[in-house]
Amino acid sequence: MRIASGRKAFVEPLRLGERLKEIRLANQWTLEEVSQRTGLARSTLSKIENDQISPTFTAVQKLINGLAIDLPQLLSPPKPQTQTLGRRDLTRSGEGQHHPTPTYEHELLSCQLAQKRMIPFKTIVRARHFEEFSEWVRHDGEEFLMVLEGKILMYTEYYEPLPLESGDSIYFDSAMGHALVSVSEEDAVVLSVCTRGDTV
Amino acid sequence: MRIASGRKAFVEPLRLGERLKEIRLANQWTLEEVSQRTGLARSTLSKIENDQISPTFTAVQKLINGLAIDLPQLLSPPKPQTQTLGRRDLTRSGEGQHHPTPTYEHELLSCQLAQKRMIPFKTIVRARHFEEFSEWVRHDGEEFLMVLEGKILMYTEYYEPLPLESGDSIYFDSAMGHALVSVSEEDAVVLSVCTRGDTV
DNA sequence: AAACTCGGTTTCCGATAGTGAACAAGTCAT
DNA sequence: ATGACTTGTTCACTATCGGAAACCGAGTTT
Repeated sequence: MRIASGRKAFVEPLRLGERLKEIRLANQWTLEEVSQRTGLARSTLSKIENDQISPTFTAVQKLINGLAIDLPQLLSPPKPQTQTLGRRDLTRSGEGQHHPTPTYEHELLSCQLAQKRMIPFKTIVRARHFEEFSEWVRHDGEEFLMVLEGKILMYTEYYEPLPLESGDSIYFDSAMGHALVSVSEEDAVVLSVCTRGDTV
Repeated sequence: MRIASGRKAFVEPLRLGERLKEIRLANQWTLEEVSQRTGLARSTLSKIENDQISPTFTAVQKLINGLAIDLPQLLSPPKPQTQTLGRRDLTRSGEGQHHPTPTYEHELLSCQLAQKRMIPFKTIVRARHFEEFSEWVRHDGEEFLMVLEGKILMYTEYYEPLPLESGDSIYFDSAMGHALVSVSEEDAVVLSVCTRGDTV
């Protein structure tokens, strides 16, 4: 047993063979037909279906091409279109997950809900001078931001510094470098909501 | 037996290595860090990124687990890096587009920016009793909501009414029927951010 | 400038995925 | 029944994937 140094990274089952067989049978295809369509050998297909081997990614591509299915379809195991309807995740004021840094103190909101498309968090802006940032903050996706308390100066990569105060809001492409500094007596507080950077 | 000549099954590119590298660099991870997270060897990662090998599906799983990304994100092809970089849309307090109704008074924020993935708006909750709503409010997608001023009672289709006050926030599936009423002296004010209901 | 670090690539080799051929188990037709 | 055909599994072999370690700049440090 080779040790993979510390970290776990367990590979759960995710029985893709089973799923593949389902699809094949649902379409009343034989292994031979699937072989024709995908270019993979009958034997290989058999082994994949019985979870005897873990297919190469190119093999997976041949499968999704040849069978005209898409990944989600191949992965969604028992087809649970049940939907996570009616989920919700409450965060009382101040009770989010705190992540302090020298310049910002982030408080992640609604962090119990795993699969979500937006990431909301509240930030106390500790920074007082632009120079405190070693480099731009940037991340894929879009960001909406509203100042809840105090006044800030928003520095961005492409624009002049922009003064914002309580109630002002801004929507921007968060791949553009940005950085906030407080300019009021007290530290400013802002609410941000970011998109997850995936699906375009 | 339809197609009898699919033998070749052209292996189209779908440069996953490239995409993976993008993701890694975007997060400023080194190969070593990714190795720790995924349990894959540095060398293996390097080869995958340079399209020297086609990773096993288990390897792909380790990647998506370890990096907390999902398949679509990994596959979404060459990334539209062009992007409308550096867009932004400022809304000064109170200067959004107002849409009054008997129960709510919505103020759309950042409405100059057309193509965006989130819709932020501020709402003054005029309703005082649940009975004022003829039916549930519901819409595709997800919604994040934070109470800015006052106290409200949030009625939902599947849960007990939930009292929320200034600073509290909640994230929920907005397909679940919902309705807000003010229970404080003054009308309550809430900030909402919805996802656009398209991309699943 | 040698000595060290750090991030990435390349090398070598054991482990395993993918293939064609052989095999076992039906099914069908005579 | 017997032989011809089909379908899925197993075998033997080769191609290639995955990992440890060596290797290579590019900085830093001494």
